[in-house]
Amino acid sequence: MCLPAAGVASCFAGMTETRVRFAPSPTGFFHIGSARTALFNWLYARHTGGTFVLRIEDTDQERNRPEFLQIIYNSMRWLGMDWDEGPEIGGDYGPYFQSERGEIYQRYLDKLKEAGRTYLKDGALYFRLEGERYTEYDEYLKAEVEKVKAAPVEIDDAIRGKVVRAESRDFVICRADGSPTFHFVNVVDDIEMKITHVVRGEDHLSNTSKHVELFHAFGAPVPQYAHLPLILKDPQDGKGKMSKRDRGALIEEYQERHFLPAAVRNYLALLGWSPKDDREKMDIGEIIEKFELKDIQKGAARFDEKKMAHLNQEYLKELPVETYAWHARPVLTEAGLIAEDADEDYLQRVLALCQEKVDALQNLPSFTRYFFSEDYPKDEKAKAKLLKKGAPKQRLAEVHAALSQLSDEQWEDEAINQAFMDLAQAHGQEKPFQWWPITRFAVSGTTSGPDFVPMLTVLGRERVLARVQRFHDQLEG
RNA sequence: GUCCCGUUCGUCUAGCCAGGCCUAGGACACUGGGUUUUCAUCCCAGCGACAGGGGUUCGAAUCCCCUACGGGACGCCA
Repeated sequence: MCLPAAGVASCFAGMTETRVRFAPSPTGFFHIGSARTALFNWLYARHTGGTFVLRIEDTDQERNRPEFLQIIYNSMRWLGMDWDEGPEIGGDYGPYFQSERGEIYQRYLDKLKEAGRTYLKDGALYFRLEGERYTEYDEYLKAEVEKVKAAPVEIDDAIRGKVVRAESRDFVICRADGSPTFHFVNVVDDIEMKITHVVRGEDHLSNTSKHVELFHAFGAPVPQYAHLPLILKDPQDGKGKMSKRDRGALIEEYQERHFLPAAVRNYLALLGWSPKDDREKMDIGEIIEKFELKDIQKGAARFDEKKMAHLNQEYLKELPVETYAWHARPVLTEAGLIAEDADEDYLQRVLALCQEKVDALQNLPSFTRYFFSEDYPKDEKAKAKLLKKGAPKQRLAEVHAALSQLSDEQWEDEAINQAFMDLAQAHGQEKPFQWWPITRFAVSGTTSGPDFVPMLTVLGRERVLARVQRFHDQLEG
């Protein structure tokens, strides 16, 4: 694929194909920030027709947990982000676990050693910067530290333009236990895996000068960088960037709450990026087509769960009822409202009525309970209000009498509606509004819900008459 | 403390690079109305921002400088 927006130059044979990577470390749950970073990498790869690599940065033996790996895979797949190279897929630049790339790192370490760019101190191997050395008391480290006047490096960032920054201290590339550190393996892998664009969070921007130093030391081309604005936590949760401990920070949570992955993905794409034309709800093809690194926002963003919920609702509303039912079935089963093999026809008739009224799948059980069970809650407040006026018991008796006239075969919207109209006219009323609310309450336990007459139709004659009768019998007078 | 990045409605953003079309547009949220019962639906309306100061210019949200504020990094974490 070569979209016009990608530019003619990048389409020439021989030009390097775009290769991006998402490189999580399995040290915690998969949170919003990681998902957004993964998504932007994935979008850019798909936009350019390039390759999306998944690489697992598991060099920290202490904190890595295998169960977190599954969460990463699971969350990425849920959001529809497939990787072209990486775990469970393979590829020409493996292995894709840093813990399995020891030999490669050793080779690169040797290069640095031969070039005289390393030295041992306290058992750890340091990378030596080039420049004049001096010693200074460091306010942050609270100690005398050796510093280096290294030449500033220029970082070419697709979002921020040129960023100039100088490193001032040598840094560890190999721990005393022999294991290589993040800065080192990150650069080596990006070189080895021929990564052309590094798209990551802005928290890495200050690290980037270290990385550029390493690329230079290896004589390797520096990738194009794009540092994404951070996602800040809700002020209620404190200050700073959102972390996995914050409310609503975990992708898993939205999965459990039955959000549609396409909606979550759409919202995430809009956090820090916009297509510039006021469009928000877009299918993935449109997002891929319009996605450009240069259109990414510079300033940090705040995660707005309400807006995501709204997008989710929009997605939900326009699903064909068959698809909606496919999503709804497990939710209702989980809530114990329907059996695994529940009748599809009745389910779809119920959902056709409720789909446009319910804001989220997780609220479907409470909204539809009375369609599936006789054990549904009664809204006491609404009940008290209803009973205050009119003659509820009498109204119910009238409704029961009127509806009883209809046979099972006649139990359809039109006939039911006509029965109510006749009832109203018999009492000199133009509309049957005196009978509707109390009947609605009798059959559903609430004064709100889907359209009234169709609701009765779907509930069925037997249920409706029984419930009206039962409520009637409970009333005094 | 040092260095780096940022700053348009409460929130996400358009406009900024190529200054006038901006009495700053959209969306979420909120408020108020309406939708032949109800409603978590739908429609309409309202509320509401260029961080502050200086400069350049006929003209600045847009260019430059300073200040303030916010964020990040400074680990033998990634």
